[in-house]
Amino acid sequence: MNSQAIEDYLKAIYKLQVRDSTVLTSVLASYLQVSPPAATGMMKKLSASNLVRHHPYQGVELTDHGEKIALEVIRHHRLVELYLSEALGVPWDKVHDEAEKWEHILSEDLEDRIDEFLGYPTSDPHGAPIPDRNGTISDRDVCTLSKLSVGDKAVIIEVCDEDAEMLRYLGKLNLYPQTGVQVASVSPFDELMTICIDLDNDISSELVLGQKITTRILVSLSPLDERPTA
Amino acid sequence: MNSQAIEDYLKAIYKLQVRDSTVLTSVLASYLQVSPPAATGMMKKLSASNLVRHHPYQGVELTDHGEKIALEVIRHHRLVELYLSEALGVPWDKVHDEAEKWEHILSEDLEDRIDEFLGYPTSDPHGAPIPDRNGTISDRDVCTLSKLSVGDKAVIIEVCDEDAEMLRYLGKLNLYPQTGVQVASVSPFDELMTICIDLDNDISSELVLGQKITTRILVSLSPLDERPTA
DNA sequence: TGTAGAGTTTAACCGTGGTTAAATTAAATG
DNA sequence: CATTTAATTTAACCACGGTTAAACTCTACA
Repeated sequence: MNSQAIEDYLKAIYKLQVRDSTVLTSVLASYLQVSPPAATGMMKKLSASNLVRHHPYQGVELTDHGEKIALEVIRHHRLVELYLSEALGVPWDKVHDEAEKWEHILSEDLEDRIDEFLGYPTSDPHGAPIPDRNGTISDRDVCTLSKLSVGDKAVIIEVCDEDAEMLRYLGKLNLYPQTGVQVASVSPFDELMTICIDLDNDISSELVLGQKITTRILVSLSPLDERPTA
Repeated sequence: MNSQAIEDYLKAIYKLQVRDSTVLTSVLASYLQVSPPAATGMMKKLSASNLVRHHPYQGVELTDHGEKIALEVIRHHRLVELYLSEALGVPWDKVHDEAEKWEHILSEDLEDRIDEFLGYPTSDPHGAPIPDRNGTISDRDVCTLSKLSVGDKAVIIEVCDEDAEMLRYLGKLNLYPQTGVQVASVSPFDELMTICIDLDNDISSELVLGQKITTRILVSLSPLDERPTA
């Protein structure tokens, strides 16, 4: 069995790889809040186990085997998040921290029971996709809210789950996955965005959001609005 | 926070103290499947933290502080066992091993939610008492099934939860907590006991049990039968 | 009461995953 | 193209929780 530390590293590399296909050890170290030598040491270890390819001084990338394990951990994490939310009413700003612990000890048997209880869900409470048992994640056509222009209509697909304070704030604003939004205005320096949100398909309310938030919300452009988003 | 290892030691000492008020390190070591020096080393550490009193060469006993922590872990363990059984349908021979992992990572918040979900239960699926939030365990008037004599009527209160194979066997025999039993006969050398069990208050079935089982089942003598059990 | 033997503790060591300080490498700049 | 500089890796070390081998206690028995 892989240690909790190994699982944490693989998961971190997977998440960082989404942006840059090769991950610098310093980026990894700062993401995991450990010193750079700790990350280097672990990369040598994971490399010896064929879980990553380590190009000294250039970064690391997951092997297929490493990615498979990362996806299993992520599947555990997101299933647990949704389970805690649905079955025990844990608020969405707290499920992440709990899931960080549970993901490492969830047995296959319990994973299956939870999956069945939840009706084989495909996304967690923050809208993040849950990989299936084989590690497959369904494709999604999304971009960050910050990339939209005035007039664009979209639906919130996912919000970042790692910042509890932001989640509480988003909750207050009713910015949950599946919420429809329309961009009302964007300030000249691209820092502030005013949006209208659909509540109950009827009532509309206006909000002003900063980049810190608009870059952490993933949306899907509503069909009629679709066009290049360069 | 206490490490998982520390919690495991404290819980083990608590359980072994039930029999002998002072626990030899060798007994502790064999219970936890570690070498005697490992147990000695941990006792020095726990002793320095005031969680146990270590009398070199004579054994250890929990301090009040150590006992409190042990009871918290045991509360976690038993709540989780019952939760897995009730909420996710995990069979009673498997809940123990899962709970061994969960007991160490259960947050206070989740503990409360599970407690509420279960309706503030007082015993786990094997009949073991669940300590309350203060670590108090309700008193019970029990003895092992092996101590009963011919004709005695009793109710099964608790079965040992640590041997999955035995639990599967007991399940097949319908020997669950709350089941009523009556001793039909005891073999001359006190090795085998024949009992009748009440199924649905009506149908009665006869079973022969060896000491390995009768010493691991705790019963409460039915009121009308009560008498000294010397 | 001296001593043998069982049981406990100490000593020396290992693997894991972390740290800081020093050395090395890559890359950018004059 | 040499050199500076920033980033990465190596080196040396630490705490934790485990191991085996050796030393030490207690106890019981001759």
